[in-house]
Amino acid sequence: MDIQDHITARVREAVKKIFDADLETVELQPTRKDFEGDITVVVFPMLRLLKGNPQAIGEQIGSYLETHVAEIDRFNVVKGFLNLVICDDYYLDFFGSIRKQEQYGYVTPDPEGKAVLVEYSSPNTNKPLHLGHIRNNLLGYSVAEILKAAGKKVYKTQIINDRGIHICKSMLAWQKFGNGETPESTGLKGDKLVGNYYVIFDKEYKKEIEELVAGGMNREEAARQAPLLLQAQEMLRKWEAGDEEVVSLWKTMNQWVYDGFDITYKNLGVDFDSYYYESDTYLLGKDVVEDGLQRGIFYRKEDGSVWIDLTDEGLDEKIVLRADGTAVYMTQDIGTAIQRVKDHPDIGGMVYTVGNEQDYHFKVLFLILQKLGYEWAKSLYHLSYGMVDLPSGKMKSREGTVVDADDLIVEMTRTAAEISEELGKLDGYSEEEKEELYRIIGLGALKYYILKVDPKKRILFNPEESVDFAGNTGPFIQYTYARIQSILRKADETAHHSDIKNIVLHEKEKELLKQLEAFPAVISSAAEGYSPAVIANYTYDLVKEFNSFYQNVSILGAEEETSRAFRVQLAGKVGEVIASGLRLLGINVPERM
RNA sequence: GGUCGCGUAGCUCAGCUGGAUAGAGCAUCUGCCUUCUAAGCAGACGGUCACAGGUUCGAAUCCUGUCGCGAUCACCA
Repeated sequence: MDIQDHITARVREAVKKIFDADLETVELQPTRKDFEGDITVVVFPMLRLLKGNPQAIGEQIGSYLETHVAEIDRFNVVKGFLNLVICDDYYLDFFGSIRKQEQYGYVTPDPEGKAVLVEYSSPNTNKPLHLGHIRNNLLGYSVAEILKAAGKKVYKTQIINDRGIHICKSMLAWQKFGNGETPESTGLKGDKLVGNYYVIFDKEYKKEIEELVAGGMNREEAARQAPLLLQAQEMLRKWEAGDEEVVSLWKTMNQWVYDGFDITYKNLGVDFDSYYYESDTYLLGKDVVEDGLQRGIFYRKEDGSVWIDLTDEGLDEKIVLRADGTAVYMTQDIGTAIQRVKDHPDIGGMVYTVGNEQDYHFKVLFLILQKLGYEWAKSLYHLSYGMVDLPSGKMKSREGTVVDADDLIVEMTRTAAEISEELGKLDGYSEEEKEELYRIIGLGALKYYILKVDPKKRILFNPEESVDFAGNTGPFIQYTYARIQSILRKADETAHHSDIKNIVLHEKEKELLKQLEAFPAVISSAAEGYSPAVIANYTYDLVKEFNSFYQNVSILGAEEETSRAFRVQLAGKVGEVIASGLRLLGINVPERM
């Protein structure tokens, strides 16, 4: 039982004894910094049950607790707030209990528990990854790690959009204008090479439209009739028919893209347990629609198309199968969801990391799956996030106004290198070690910058103003970790291992212990809210608190040996929790910086 | 127009399952490196929490309306 539950129980006991009343709930909050105390009981809500003035009630409960509860040292009442001072021994006992615990705060997975499948990234195979994908990747990866820490079994996956007209556009442009270029012959990353041809297609296509318009055709018609578009459409038909030449080109170019993506993923530090490809899944779902039709969940219109009526749910009617029997986006998403549960029978829920422009789509998808009666359908979550915009507006691949993922990572690493070299604290590091460190710091800055923001808010990214490295940033947190490691290296064996007893806590030490105590609850709240930002904010607060301790209290210079040992071990534990918090964000920690 | 989301300090963000005097960082200004790493610490300055009503002992937080920004309302994905 933790201290909150304990106090809740004893407050109810006090109210029963003093007022002969049964409190349903007790409202607790951390005591504000400006008052003395650690935990505050809010008296106001009790007034409904107890007659009297809050001050007096607070005093009575306070003095009961003071005499009957060992962990409570003393109390004070300010207006309707009963501030309780918890004794040092409680916090020291707490520290003793986590002192040697590895992975403090993480929940041990239940082998019988249901798994969660987290889908993220899900790129198109016609262009390289950009900043928008980075947000998606960081969010998905982090939420997956958070769910794991909360005791869930997690599968990370993605669905790769590897088919369709946009792929054919790149293929066609390469065929016509590529002169046999390959990643090897050009030294370009495969995704970059293919992306170039997507841009070339667009340029040439626009040229054709202009020519047709100049020849007297109206613009709309020209856009439909341009030879390049017609050829791309023809190519898509051939692909669907299994035309050998087209399929072979498709395989080759997609492989170039995958090789390129792999590098980006590796640099970004994200990974996947499995991959789904739309070329495999785009025909799924039709039989489910047929079945749903039989069961009266869907209905057929006169033209033969199949629909679901969601007007009772405040939504519209939505098509699930075209009149010609071909699938729409919704059809394959239904089929894919079901397929995934077949592939992983222990799945109890799924998380889809997809931008908020698809909020409506997922609302509908989840409703349909519920209506179809799938047990797991009530545990689906759309991890919706806001767009990453530039000061100039939206990023558009075709117009070249994108922040490329690889470029950004390089840029961040370079900035980290510049700052590090200026500070010049890396004597004795080899060039390789330095490079690795710059990557850790540069990526730490980028990842923290993106993940500390509530996912549903849009981010305005200004490439002109570089991401900060001081203040509420990844490097600040990493720096604190590195400082702690420096202390741990200098501390002697006794300090590392001697038992902690007979200590009077310094105010800053107590604050740190309170902060550490909150970590498990922070993980579960981040998991519940699918929010890395919760972890980021906690880690930052912990680090602020530690730095204040560090600057105001001497650790290795503590006068008492026991006190020195305690501070060394406390610092060590704070370091571990910092590393754990950052790990949940996909950020690594350096030993020095 | 319907629906959904957002609107907190000059800027970037916390806080939002209602609780004390709304918190950080950046920027500006003061101090602090002969003591464990100054990517730091201590402090100052900065707010009609978009606006107007309502519920409540108590509202940045809940409800209603207005305004602003964004998304969506495709037999595209």
